[in-house]
Amino acid sequence: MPSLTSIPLATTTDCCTPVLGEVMSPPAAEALATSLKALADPTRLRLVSLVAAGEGQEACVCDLTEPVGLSQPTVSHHLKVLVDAGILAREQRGRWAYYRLVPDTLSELARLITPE
Amino acid sequence: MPSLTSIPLATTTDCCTPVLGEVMSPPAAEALATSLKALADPTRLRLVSLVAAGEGQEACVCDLTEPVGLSQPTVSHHLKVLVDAGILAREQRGRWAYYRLVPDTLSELARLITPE
DNA sequence: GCAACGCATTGACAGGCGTCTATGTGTGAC
DNA sequence: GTCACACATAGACGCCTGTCAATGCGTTGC
Repeated sequence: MPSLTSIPLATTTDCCTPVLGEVMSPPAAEALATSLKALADPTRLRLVSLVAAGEGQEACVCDLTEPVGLSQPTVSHHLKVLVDAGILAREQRGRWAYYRLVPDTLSELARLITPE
Repeated sequence: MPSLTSIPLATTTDCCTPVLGEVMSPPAAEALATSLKALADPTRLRLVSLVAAGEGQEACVCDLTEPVGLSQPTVSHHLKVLVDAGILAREQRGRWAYYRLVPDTLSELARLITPE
């Protein structure tokens, strides 16, 4: 999955049009759909949940593989999707890669789909 | 697309676990992912936006086909997905089918992905 | 240096999804 | 009753996506 297809919301110019209030432009809809798509998968939702619930709000791949019951490459793939969408942040420490939540991205997504 | 795969959030028992706070159960993740997936499409986002921006917060298919630039069956398909997800409501009046926003579903979705 | 470890990348495959054309269904006008 | 209209449904097709096994790459320990 090329990272070009998943641009974090904040980096696009048409990022911030909410669904309601006025009609979304096609680029704005595309950007928001891309971010929502990154979240719209049961495995990725559980990964985000697991990372946020980990001690220090972080977790490495080794902590995540067993709870979600998938292979290590598959978990790495999902984590990459979440990082590309700006929902998680990755930090390499020694042999381990630690993933942490980016709360601003989630709250921004929530804001964009909230009525009123 | 069988409607069984898109159960409105409020009708499932595992509907209401937020992403953050504690680890999501697999069924809760599945339910939330299904609802988010209904919204995670550029065309459907624009349809929701168009319906909400229509006079009386509603619109018929004939009003929506031209703005999104897709065939009428495709638009009907997307509207069905949104109705199945509980995001839009459908009402038949004469020969026309009017679609209206269900604001509670959107705000519930926003709540479930909001930090804190 | 070498071996083991943690993770990412690659390639392949099946299933899901968005789109279309063609057709069916119900409603209103005459 | 018949025709036109608004919309839904069915079927088909190509692309996207989630998954895995195999492999590559950087780091640590000895």
